[in-house]
Amino acid sequence: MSITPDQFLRSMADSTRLRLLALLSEKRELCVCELKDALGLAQPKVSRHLAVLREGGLLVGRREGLWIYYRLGPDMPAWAARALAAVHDGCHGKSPYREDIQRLAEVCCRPGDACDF
Amino acid sequence: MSITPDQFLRSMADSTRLRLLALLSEKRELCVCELKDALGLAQPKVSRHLAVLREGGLLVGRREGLWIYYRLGPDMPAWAARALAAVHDGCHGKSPYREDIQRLAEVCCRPGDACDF
DNA sequence: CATATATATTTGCCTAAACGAATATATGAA
DNA sequence: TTCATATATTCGTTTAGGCAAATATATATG
Repeated sequence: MSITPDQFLRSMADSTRLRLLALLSEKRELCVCELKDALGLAQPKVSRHLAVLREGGLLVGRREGLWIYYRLGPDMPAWAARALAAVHDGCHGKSPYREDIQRLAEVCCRPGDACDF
Repeated sequence: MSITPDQFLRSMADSTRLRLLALLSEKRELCVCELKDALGLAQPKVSRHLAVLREGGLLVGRREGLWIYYRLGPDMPAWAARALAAVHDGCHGKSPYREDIQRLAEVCCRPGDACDF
């Protein structure tokens, strides 16, 4: 069975998880270290919230060497993807989501990151 | 200021409140006694959850005599209305939302209700 | 006024869930 | 094997929030 609206909303209804989802709604794929640096939060805290989203089917992780890359769950039902996109619109340009995106641009913790300083 | 995505999701992330929103997404306007009968829950419980939704701007109430009619908040930001509609799609036809709608049809507690038994 | 009905709020309790800190696991390199 | 790095999980505590029961408020009617 797929996720229920109830489970879906419970998974999203946390400020840290919302910030994670907002980042992953913009960037397709990010590793844990990028997410933690962008949010400025402790790694265990980020990992635990990622686990909640993963267990709810909102995210999937893909390991590549030491890094684990997260992206939005590809098997989300259409209604859930639409709800997520609508909420993401609601986040756009506002605090703290805007600052998270800015900090993300300054992060370099994996090979592909552009890092000039 | 308008509601934040965080507040919005927190307001929705409860199974009783989701059932209330699902009913009001279909019926435009319902009074508390109809809602409580449709859900089969105690009146104070329904009123408290309605208050949470009202304070979050997701619902507004309109008094008419003894009855208070609730409907979806007309001043909801567009993104919130779209998110709500998407979630409502996710509820459609499923339990317990389907049964709530069925029970609602059998309720008669206000003048306008069609009640033949 | 008194009573009845519809709705709202308060109170005390209890559980779910978030937290920080510590620890564990997994991978890669020396 | 040992060390370093990235990520995950466990543990004990605390807080947020739901619940049932009781009470309060508001409106209509007699």
